[in-house]
Amino acid sequence: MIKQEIDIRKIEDIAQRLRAIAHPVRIKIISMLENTDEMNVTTIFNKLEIEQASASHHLNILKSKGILQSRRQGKSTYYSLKPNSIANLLGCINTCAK
Amino acid sequence: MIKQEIDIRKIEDIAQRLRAIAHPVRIKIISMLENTDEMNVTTIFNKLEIEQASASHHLNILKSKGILQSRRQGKSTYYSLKPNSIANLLGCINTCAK
DNA sequence: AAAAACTACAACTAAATAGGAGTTTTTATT
DNA sequence: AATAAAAACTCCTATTTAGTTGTAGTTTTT
Repeated sequence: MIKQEIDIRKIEDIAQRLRAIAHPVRIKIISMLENTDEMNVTTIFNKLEIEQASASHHLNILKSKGILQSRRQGKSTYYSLKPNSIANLLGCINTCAK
Repeated sequence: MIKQEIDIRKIEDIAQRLRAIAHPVRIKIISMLENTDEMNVTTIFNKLEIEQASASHHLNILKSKGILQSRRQGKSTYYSLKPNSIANLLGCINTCAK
């Protein structure tokens, strides 16, 4: 019936991921991490002047979307950009933007 | 500050567009139009068994996102796929899907 | 026990959807 | 020319859904 199958779930997934990234706080986190190798949660929520729980929530979203990675060292968890994730993101934008 | 500028508006725009496409009724409309050259609004809302106003609304969304085009002939408005729009859409998905 | 981060929950906000009613545009009829 | 009918569009409202924030409580490590 359909020449080329359009997978609604795939589209929904990508749309959701892009929209998840497109949030003021999360864009700020990404920007900060482009200049610094890695940051722990305390540093991030202090710099952004938001609640700890809020920072944790946003960080988790970015990590689940494959934008960030984290490693635990002692009591702290350090977040950093996942290699190539930004390049992929920009490539995605270039392909999709008409 | 940011090595590569991330345009939040661009991301939001693409996310919104993809999400607009990812709707059951609109996917059905796209699928139907992949098999038929063009269809008028009455045919579409009858086939999908939805309200006329609803069909009009969904068609307008798809047109505004550059997926469909329309032409008026007499009392009817005929909708069809905008050339290359589906190819672009699928290319977009391939680039963004990880 | 204390520090750091995560998780869960509830309240609030914003966006999307569907339905009904009314409006515009075009054609047909008298 | 006036009116009616068909087709599609627009507007408004109610409902639903998704996302955000904040508080409180829990887990993990020192």
